[in-house]
Amino acid sequence: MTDTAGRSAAAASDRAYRRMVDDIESRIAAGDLRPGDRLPSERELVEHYGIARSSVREALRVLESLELVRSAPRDPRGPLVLPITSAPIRRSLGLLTASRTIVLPELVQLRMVIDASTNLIAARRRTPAHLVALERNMARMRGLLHRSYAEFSLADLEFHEIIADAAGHELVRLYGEAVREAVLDLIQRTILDADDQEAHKLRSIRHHSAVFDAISDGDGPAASRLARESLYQYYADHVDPEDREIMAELVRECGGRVDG
Amino acid sequence: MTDTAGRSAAAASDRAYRRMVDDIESRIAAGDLRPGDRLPSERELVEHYGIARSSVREALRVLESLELVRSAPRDPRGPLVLPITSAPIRRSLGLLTASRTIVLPELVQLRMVIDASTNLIAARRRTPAHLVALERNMARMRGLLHRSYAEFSLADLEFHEIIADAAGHELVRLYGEAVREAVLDLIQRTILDADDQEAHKLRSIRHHSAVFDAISDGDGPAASRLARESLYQYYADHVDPEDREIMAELVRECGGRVDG
DNA sequence: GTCGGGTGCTGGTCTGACCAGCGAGCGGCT
DNA sequence: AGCCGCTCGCTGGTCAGACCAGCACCCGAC
Repeated sequence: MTDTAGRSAAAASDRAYRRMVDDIESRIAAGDLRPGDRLPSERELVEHYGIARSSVREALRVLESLELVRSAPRDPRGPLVLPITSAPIRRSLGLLTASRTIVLPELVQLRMVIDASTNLIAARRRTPAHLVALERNMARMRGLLHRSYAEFSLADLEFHEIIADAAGHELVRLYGEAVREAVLDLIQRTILDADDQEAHKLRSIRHHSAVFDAISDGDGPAASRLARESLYQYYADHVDPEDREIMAELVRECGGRVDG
Repeated sequence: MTDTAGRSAAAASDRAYRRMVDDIESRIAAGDLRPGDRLPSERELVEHYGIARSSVREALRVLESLELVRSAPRDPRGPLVLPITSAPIRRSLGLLTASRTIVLPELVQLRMVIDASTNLIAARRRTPAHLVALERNMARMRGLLHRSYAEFSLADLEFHEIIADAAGHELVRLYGEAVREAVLDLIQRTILDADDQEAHKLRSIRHHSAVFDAISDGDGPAASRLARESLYQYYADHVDPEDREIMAELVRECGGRVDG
């Protein structure tokens, strides 16, 4: 009886757990299930889908790995439907960089164009509140100048997050987060020279200040150019000539200057 | 006995299946496990990790959803380690667009900068073979002019894939694929007017021809500009004025013109 | 009225079973 | 001796049932 059900289900729609994953996934995509909603408990899902609890659990593990839901032990309300975030994208990207499928020049080049357009858009859309947040972040970074590079980098990332927030551009934000995070990962694993780090920090602070001015003035093109120029300055020495020339072209493309 | 082991394991590293997922994941990231390698069979993994088969299976389902491994029924060689691809990123992005978390203007704006830089890089790196492939694709698209829009779009996508290939930039290729695919999804669901479609097709062909010339000449900036200009032409009418102005700025940023 | 314990729910884990299907090895038949 | 066919053992897929820890509720005792 149950066997027959299992067989035919497998035949009809591949794996048993797949049926449930696909169903939940499409219901989330369709907006039928919204963040904050609750799925039925595992034992209720067993009844609903007519599959065994182990299959339900496999489905839940998959949905969890996609960051679509989260189960909490002993929560009578059932698995929670999560807001869709960049987390799975960042995770995949992290794997790509960790496995050296993606290397520094590619990351930096992509970051040049993404950061640039983020700045461009943020210059149009930023509110006074964003400017305040940026100023506060800059003050914080000045205070962290002599702390660890990791700590400083975190604040650096935050600066860009605020800009991404100001741009109000969800997709660019997600991609930007992922790329910046990956760049940082790679840099921290490869560039360790203490003097370099100090120079990086100082340049970061100067750069952020310039970007702030441009965004504050509503000068998008300038903010965009600054992003490309400074990324060139930071990383040009760490890539081979071929990639360096591409980076230079990306700078020139928007009217920027490459002075080494 | 086994209970104690299970408990302590859970306490030591959260979920039992997590231990296995993290281990396999890091071994793939480290290059310890390479594409084409085989994992031990489920029952061997049970012994190796000291967890129950159900937990092993949960771990395998997660690893499968990340496209890191694939299990085949009745395969005595065990789960296959896959090459790392963009598939999970595209899947996540597809969900973001399907759930309307990401909307057309954002996609198009991101595509403008990604396609542009792809073209820029491809103009430097393309080989004669790429040019041949592009010409062949253009011929095919001319032949598809009066076929379905879906069919035409597929060839359109292929044109960009060839360019991404020529750019030899894996990350840009992945992101570009994901974004272009998502744009197409959205467009096919929203823009249905037959005359529009015909106009789109003709413009696509003209545009591809111009891009081909630029890439063939090695004129990266021109190829980049063309990408932004044509995306503006295609989609400017389908977004609100605010987003249209941002698109216009993205075009002007690289010296392009907005006349449409 | 308050406090205590039972009771029932949750998710997390384990065990043991069965199925279909493939392949290897062994036995019987020619 | 050589070939054919069956059986057995392996695989992954699925299911059923059990136990645990911990939380929350309810009900009864004080």
